[in-house]
Amino acid sequence: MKATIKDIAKLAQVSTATVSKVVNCKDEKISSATRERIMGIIEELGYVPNRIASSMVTKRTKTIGLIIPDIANPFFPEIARGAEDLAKKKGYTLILCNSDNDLEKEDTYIDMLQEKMVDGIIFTASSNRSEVSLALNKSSIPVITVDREIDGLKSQKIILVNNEIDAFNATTHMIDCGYKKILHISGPMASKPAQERYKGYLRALEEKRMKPEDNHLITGRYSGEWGFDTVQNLVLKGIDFDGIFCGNDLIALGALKALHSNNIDVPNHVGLVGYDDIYMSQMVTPELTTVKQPNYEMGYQAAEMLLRMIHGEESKLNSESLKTKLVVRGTTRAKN
Amino acid sequence: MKATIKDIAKLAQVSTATVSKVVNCKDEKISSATRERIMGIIEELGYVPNRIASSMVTKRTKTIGLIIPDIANPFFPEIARGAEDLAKKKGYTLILCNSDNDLEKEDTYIDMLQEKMVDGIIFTASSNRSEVSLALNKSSIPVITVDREIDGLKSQKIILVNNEIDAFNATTHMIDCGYKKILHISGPMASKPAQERYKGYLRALEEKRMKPEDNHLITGRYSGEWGFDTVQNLVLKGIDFDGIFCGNDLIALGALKALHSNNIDVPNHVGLVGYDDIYMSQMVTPELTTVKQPNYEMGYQAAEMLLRMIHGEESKLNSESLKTKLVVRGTTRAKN
DNA sequence: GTGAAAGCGCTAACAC
DNA sequence: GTGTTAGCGCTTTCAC
Repeated sequence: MKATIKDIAKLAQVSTATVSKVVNCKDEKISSATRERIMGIIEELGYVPNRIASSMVTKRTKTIGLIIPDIANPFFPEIARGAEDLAKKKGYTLILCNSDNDLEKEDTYIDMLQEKMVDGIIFTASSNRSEVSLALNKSSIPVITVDREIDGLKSQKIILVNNEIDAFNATTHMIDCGYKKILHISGPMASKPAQERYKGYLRALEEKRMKPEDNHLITGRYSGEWGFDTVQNLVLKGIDFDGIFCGNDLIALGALKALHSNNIDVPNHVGLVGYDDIYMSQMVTPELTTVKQPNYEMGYQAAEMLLRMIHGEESKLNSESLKTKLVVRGTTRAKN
Repeated sequence: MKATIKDIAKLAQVSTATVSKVVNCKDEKISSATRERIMGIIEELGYVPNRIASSMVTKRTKTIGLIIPDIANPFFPEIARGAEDLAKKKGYTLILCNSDNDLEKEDTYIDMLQEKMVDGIIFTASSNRSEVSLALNKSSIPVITVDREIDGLKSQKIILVNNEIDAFNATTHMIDCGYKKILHISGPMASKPAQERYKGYLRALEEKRMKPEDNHLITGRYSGEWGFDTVQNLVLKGIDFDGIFCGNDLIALGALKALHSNNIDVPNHVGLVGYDDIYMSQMVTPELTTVKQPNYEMGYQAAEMLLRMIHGEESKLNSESLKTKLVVRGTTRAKN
């Protein structure tokens, strides 16, 4: 049988109140004699306080929920790691939820998290979520959304990167490198980031007075296979292009593989730019030119903002925009 | 103010016991009239049961802890995903902990998890952990270790793969392909898996009556940079080799990059075999020959075993060994 | 400095 | 079928 605060109290010949105080370091007014006696007994019995019980009375679980589409997708582990690091630092614990971009799963998780009385939620919502689970809106549980916002969600703060500008810069870079026929292979267009990247891409072409190719936009999934298959297809059909701006690195890596297997020279014949700067983008030859998303920071800051909300520290900002940057590596040729 | 079971009871003119029964679907003996009345009110008020409170009395939190070195390392997300999937399926929730292979952090997490009364822990322990946190051993909390075992930990079950045999097979394959001077670039040798892989590698050489090269074993970290730097060094020093068996895919991918950047033909001049079969191993050219670890299954099965332990279903097995297989792809040449 | 006591929201006997 | 009641282990106010 596990020791409880009562056992400690009895053995130390004090009240549970006193034990509680020393356990929680609210022991300014406890004589060091009793403090030490209590500590000794705690040590001896291997007493572990039951935070569930204390949560009952404090209404705080020191737990936050993280809902992401899929931890196995290389985009998310860094976000999770950032969030977990900050959480741990502050004595919080993080519950991991994989939603697969599935509205129903998201709702299930939101319920579970609320039932477990998490103090807040970090949410990278499904791309196709338009309206919010009513449950989430009724409860006034603090929510931070990362990378995309949810229409109609109150008590929401947002961590964003400026996808439009980044895509604009990336595309402009490609044009400056002399690529003339640049396609955009994207993930699903339902998500805001995807839409904004596309907008930035178009604006770059426009400002350079370049007309987009016919069928310049190819939308699918955020996976390597999708990038590979798409480019294989393009080559097979004899479509003429000399540059690809990809919706993310996975797509770009798949594209690179297809280009290689067709003996198309990257970057001389075709230029390639990805998005995210996942770890692997430096592990291929040539290394991938890409837009670096500060994923770890996004997670870390999201958690930081969330804890501020939880502690009721009002900040004026309802959103925070993090800096990305274009990392020029080997899949685009030198500017001429 | 959030609704409680009392509010529901009052409005429905029943006792809290009755409400509790319908909330928990133990409502065989509740008339459908009252059931529906209660359900209606629950709906109306948006009542969310407080699992913290119920945990107090049931002694079950329906939460499990997952301690891994680092979710940002591509080896672990799949394990986490597998574990989370099973957990979710059974109505459990998963707390993510990144230990960085740091004993102190591991201990902190173990404490936190115990305080939060998790029902069990899935543990991929630090490679250099020799003795167990006493806390963990005193408490009789169920623990599953994945991929490595912890000496002296009671109430432990293990999910393993047979590293020795896999490494043996991989190395034998390389020899059969005609590679003569095969080096082994490994991670830190402190961990059991690393030791066993090395053993398997040696045994393969031995059975083929091949003497290991001088300095055939190079140990470092499980990272792409380490693989890259090591091979760069090898080439720089003019070391003669025609095959590398790598401790994991990250190392192999780094090695591949170094080989490419030195214009060394893979697989014709040098053969390369990795370990793990991470997603990226198929996204490079040529695709990586590697030992496929069933990571997702490891996580899934670990969670499954853990829940069985939690529910007191005794199984005779104290460990489960999962099947791996050698996936022959492009970084080893055809057998002659 | 320390203790008594109320109560957090729920479940599970057992009574009716 | 439904209600009564006694806690689960802890924190906190207020009294001493």
